[in-house]
Amino acid sequence: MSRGRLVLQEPGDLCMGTNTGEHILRAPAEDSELQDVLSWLAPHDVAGLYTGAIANAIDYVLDGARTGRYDLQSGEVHPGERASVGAKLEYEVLRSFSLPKAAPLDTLIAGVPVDIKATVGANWAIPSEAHCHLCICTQIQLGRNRHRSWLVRTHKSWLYRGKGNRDGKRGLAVQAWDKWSVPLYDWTPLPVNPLTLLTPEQTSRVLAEKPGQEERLTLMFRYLAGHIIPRSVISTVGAGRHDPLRRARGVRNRLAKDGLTLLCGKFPEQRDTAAAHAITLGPEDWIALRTDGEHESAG
DNA sequence: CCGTAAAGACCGTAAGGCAT
DNA sequence: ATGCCTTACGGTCTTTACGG
Repeated sequence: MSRGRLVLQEPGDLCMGTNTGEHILRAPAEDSELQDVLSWLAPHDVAGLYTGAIANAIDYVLDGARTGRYDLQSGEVHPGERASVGAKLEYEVLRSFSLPKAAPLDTLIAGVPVDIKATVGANWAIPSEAHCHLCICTQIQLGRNRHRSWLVRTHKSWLYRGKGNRDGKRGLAVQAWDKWSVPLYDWTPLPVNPLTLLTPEQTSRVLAEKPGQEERLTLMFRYLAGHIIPRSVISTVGAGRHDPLRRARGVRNRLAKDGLTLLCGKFPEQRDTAAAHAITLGPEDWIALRTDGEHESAG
């Protein structure tokens, strides 16, 4: 068996797949079902909704409040856990787009069966039941904190030719990816977990066993002054301890001694203070702002 | 001679069937 | 009920060898 770049059959040729009956390979422009799905997606903020769904799925798997983890690439995350991001993402996407869970694949969009697929690697594992059907394929690039998605009819003729994995799953051949997959949106940034901005030494201090939460939260807010800190990050730093949010409220005075004002978006006047510094604070966001020389009002 | 496309070995959870 | 096996679904990751 030669293993070079696959030469694929062109649109118009007979597909080798019989999963959906004998059929002709269809390029996106000639694929009315694919066009129907595109039309359905058009009025949606696909990139934005996917960004939220991916962030939620990753946070769910990391489970920072219990595990203290904040990086899906870390060795503390098992490959099986990384794989489970795809399972969670599917349901986050269905919820975000108000789509039903519906056979024969993951959902129906404009009445057309569609599979929701994701990878943190370089290709997808297309199961045999999805061969020749439509798939929304999302690539999550953890190292660069970004993602993008395509809509593609995964004709069996356009997949790898081997046996695939044990279950018969196959990847999408690059030519089909390049020529017959429709980008839904280009590379889109994922929210950055502020903890990833710390230097290794800072990280080890903030996430250490000792000292207690208040000292470590103080360090974190100081290191990350000016960066928005979501509630979930505070929970991660306080993983395994009790009531991290209470501890966060308790470090306001320590930070004040360093000339830092700790703001919590839960309170309108603190949101206003942040807004005065051109920062939009969500209801669950915190931030330590350098306010030397200003009148303190956020106590 | 090395980067990358392709192949396929392998992993975890859940659900269903069937024999205790 | 309980245990055991198989299938289904969600994937990662390492190995192989083509081809520039």
